Order: sequence, then C-alpha cells, then structure tokens
Amino acid sequence: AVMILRSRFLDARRKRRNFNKQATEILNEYFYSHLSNPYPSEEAKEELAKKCGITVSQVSNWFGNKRIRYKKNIGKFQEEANIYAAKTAVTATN
Amino acid sequence: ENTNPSSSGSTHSATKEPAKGAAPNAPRTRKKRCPYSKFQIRELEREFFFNVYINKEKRLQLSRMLNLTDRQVKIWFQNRRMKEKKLSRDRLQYFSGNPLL
DNA sequence: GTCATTTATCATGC
DNA sequence: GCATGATAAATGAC
Repeated sequence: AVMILRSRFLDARRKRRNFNKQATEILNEYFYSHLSNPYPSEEAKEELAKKCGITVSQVSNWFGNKRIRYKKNIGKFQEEANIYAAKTAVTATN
Repeated sequence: ENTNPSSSGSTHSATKEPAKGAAPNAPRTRKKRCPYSKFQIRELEREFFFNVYINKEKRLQLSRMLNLTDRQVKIWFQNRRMKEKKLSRDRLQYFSGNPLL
C-alpha cells in the first residue's frame, strides 16, 4: 500500500495542471506591477503562494517562466501588460 | 540513444571546456543546455546512490567513461543534491497532510 | 559547498 | 498547434 502511494507520488510530480484564473490574476498583478524588478522576496513568494493556493516552488516556477517568456517576446505580452497596468492604476486611485 | 556532442574534439582533457580558437576576445557564450543520454544518467545515478558527494578521482573516472567534462559531472552532482532536497520537501508536505490512506 | 537563477527541453492541457 | 507548468543543464552570487 505504501509502495503504491510512493509510486503514485513519484509519477504525479510532472503531471501538469493549469492554475485557476484567480491565481493567475494574482501572479500577473504582481509581475506587471513590479516589471522593473520582477523578483519577489522569499516572504512575498510565501504570501503569493498562500493567496494563490499553490506552493512556493510553483510560485518560483511561474516567475521564472514568466520572466524569460516575457523577455523573449515583449510584444506578445503587450496587451496583457496594458490590462494589468490599467488594473493597478484603478486600484491605486481608489 | 544519444551520440553526445559534448565530446567534440578535446578528448576530455578535463577542467577546461572553452577550448575555442584562442580568441582573446571571448564573448563568454553560455554553453547550450544539452540533455544527457539514458546511459549517462544511469551511471551518474548509480554513483550518486553510493556517494552523494563524489571525490576527484571518481569524478575524473566518470567524466572519461561518460564523455563529459569534469565540470559537468561536478555540476550534475550539485544539481542532483538540490533535486534530492526538493524531493524530500515535497514528500514531507505530501505525506503530512494525509492520514496514510 | 549551497542556492536562486537562466535557458532549453519535456509533458501535458485544450 | 501552441500555451503552460515542471524539470534538466549551466551560470553566478556568496
């Protein structure tokens, strides 16, 4: 029984599941509001993980992927960047 | 299943891989990530099972056998130790929340 | 040595 | 068919 659990854990690691929309919103909000330095501290990662319902490692993975994919093709993320820029602007004025 | 390109030319004289054309103005080109073959992984894992920390002699021996540089073997063990640590963290988190179903 | 990271690759979702 | 999350080489700070 333990072995079954063990094997299930081992091959379940790489099975990917998309994050829910709310979690992605939170992560993107932080990323685009810190675009000049998108490197959250360990404390910020823990807070984001808690709010998103994911692990700290997953937060690190998300930011790592986001940084390089954004850098590789800024144009592709321009629309997305504008959306979150406007969103943070609204929350700032309120 | 992987004819390794990392064996290019210099027969693993170890410790130095930027054996370029001696251009004094080296642009410090980052080495491209090259996935290792199944055979290479098996041998590295086998040694890792015996020693999490590898000594110089075995490292040179392994690098010759696997056609990797000494530096590559060293870095592989460093990364492998980090992977083991992460696996331990994940296991702990996984089994802590569950009452052993 | 560890460890956060960059980069390419892998595996899956849809 | 790419988007996306996770993992595997490689670098650099410390």
